Amino acid sequence: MASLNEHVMRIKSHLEHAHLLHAGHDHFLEKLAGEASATTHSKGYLIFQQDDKAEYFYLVLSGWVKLYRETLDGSMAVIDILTTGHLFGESAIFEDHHYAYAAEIVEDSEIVALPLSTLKNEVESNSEFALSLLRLMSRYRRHQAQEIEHRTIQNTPQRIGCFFLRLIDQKAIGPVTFELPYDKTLVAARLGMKPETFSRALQRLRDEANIEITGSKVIVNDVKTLAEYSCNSCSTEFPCKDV
Amino acid sequence: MASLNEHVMRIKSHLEHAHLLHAGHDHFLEKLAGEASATTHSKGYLIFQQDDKAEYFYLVLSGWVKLYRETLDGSMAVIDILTTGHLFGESAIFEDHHYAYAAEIVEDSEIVALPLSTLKNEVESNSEFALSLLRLMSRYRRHQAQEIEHRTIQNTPQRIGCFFLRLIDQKAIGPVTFELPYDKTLVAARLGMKPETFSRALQRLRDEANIEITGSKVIVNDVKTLAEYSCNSCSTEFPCKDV
DNA sequence: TCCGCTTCTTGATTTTGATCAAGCCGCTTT
DNA sequence: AAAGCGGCTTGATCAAAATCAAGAAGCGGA
Repeated sequence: MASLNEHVMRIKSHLEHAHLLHAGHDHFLEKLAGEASATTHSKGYLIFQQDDKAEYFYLVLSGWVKLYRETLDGSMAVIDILTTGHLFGESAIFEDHHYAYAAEIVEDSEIVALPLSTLKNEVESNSEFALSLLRLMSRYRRHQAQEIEHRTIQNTPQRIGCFFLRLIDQKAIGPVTFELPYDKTLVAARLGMKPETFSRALQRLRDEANIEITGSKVIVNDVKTLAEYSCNSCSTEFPCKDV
Repeated sequence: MASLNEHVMRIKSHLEHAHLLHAGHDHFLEKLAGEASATTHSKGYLIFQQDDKAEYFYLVLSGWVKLYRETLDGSMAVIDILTTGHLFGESAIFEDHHYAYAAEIVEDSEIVALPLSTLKNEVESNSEFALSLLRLMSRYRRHQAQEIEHRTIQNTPQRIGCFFLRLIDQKAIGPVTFELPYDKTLVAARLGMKPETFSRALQRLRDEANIEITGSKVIVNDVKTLAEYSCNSCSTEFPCKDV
C-alpha cells in the first residue's frame, strides 16, 4: 500500500498549486487527494460541455485550458485561458451542478479532477474556507469587470499591449523578452478578435509601441512606452496590481 | 423614543428588499437597521468615486444608480445600472476597503448607506450568510460572463433586443408594452454603444423584429420573433432563466 | 407661453474590424 | 524530396459602428 499512499501524497502536493485550497482543513485536503485522479490530455480534448451535469471541478497542473461559450449559430466567446495552479468548474456548486461554460485542452495538459461534493461539504462546514472562496470569486469578478472595460474602450493593438504587460515584470527597465504562451490564433480569441485582425494589430504595435516580434518571441523594448500606449485607455492605473 | 424605534423598523423593512440580507441573523439585521441612514439624491449625484476609501455599502430603495469606471483619457465603461433591491459597494470588503468602480445617481433615488464593518462581521461569523453571499457573487459572475459574450458576439440591434427581453415577461403571448427604465443615452452606454448607434439600431429592430417605439414606450408585437432575432447569437437558450 | 437646455434623431463621412481569398512558412509524414 | 497540413500573414473588399455636424423634439423653469 506504500505506493498508493505515495500516489495520494503526490496528488496532495499538487493541490498545493491552488491558492484556494490552502484554506481547507487538512482532512479535507487528504480526502480530496484520495478521490483525485490526474490525467494527461492532448490538445483538442473536451473536458466538459456547457450545461453538462457537473460532478467534478478541476485543477490544472500543466498546459493550457480554454473556457468558452458557444452559440446556436456556431460562434464562440472565450471566457478565459488557464494554466498551472488555476481551478475551473468549481462554481458549478452554485449553479445547480451544471457547468456554465465548456472547457477544452488547447496545449497538452495534466489535469486533476476533484469531486464537487467534497468541495461543497468543505464550503458548508469550514467558514474559513468559505471566506477564502469569497475572496477568490471577488477577484474573478474584478477581472471580468476589467475585461468588459477593455473590450469596450481599448482598440485591438492596445488590448494586445495590455495582454503583454500582464505576462511580464511591469517594473522592468530596458528590453524584456518573452514567449507567447500559446498559439496566436488563441491569443486573438482570448482578446475577442479575429486572427487576421490580431496579426495586423501586432504590426501596428510594433510600429507604434517599440516592440519586436519574431514567431512567438516578443521583445518589449521599453515597458513604459508600451504601458503609455495601452494603459491610457484603461481605468486601472499602471502598473496593474492584479496579475 | 417611539419615533426612533419606528424609524428603525421602517429601515429594517426596507432591508427586506435585498435578497442577500435574508440570510442574516436577526440581531444583524437590527444592528444594520440601527446604523442605516436613508437619503434621497437627485440625478447626477456622485455617491462615491472609483478607488475611494470604502466605509459603506448601499441598498437601492428606489430610482436608478449607475456603476462605472473611467479612464485617464475620459472615456467611460458602464458596469451596471441598478434599481430597487440591488446592493452595491459590498464587495469592497474583499478589495482592501476600496471601491472598484464609481457610483452615480441617474434617476432620483432613495438610497440606504450601511456600514461595511457590520457586513464584514456577519460574513465572518455567520456561515449561512457567507454561503448566501457566495451564491450572489456566483450569479454576478455568470452575468458578467454573459455580458462579455454578448459584446463579442451580438451586434447592436440584437443586444438591444436581448435587453428588452429581460425587461418583460418572456412567456407572454401577443403584444407586450413597456417603458424604458431610463434615458436612451444611458441604455446605450449600458449596452456599450454610442447614442447615435443606439438610435439607428432601434430603427433596425423596428423593421426586422416587429417592434414599435414611441418616445420611451416600446411595444413588442411578438416576443417569439424578437427572441429568435436576438437569441440565435447567444449561448443561453431562450427563455433566459436569470432575469 | 416662450426660452433654453438636454435628449434624441438624422445625415455624411471616417475608422475599425470582419470577411473572403490567396499564398507562405515551418513542420510532419510518407 | 515531395506532398500535405495547420498556423500565420497579406491583400482586397465589405460591414459595422464611431465620429462629426446639424437639427428636431420634449421638458422644466421663468
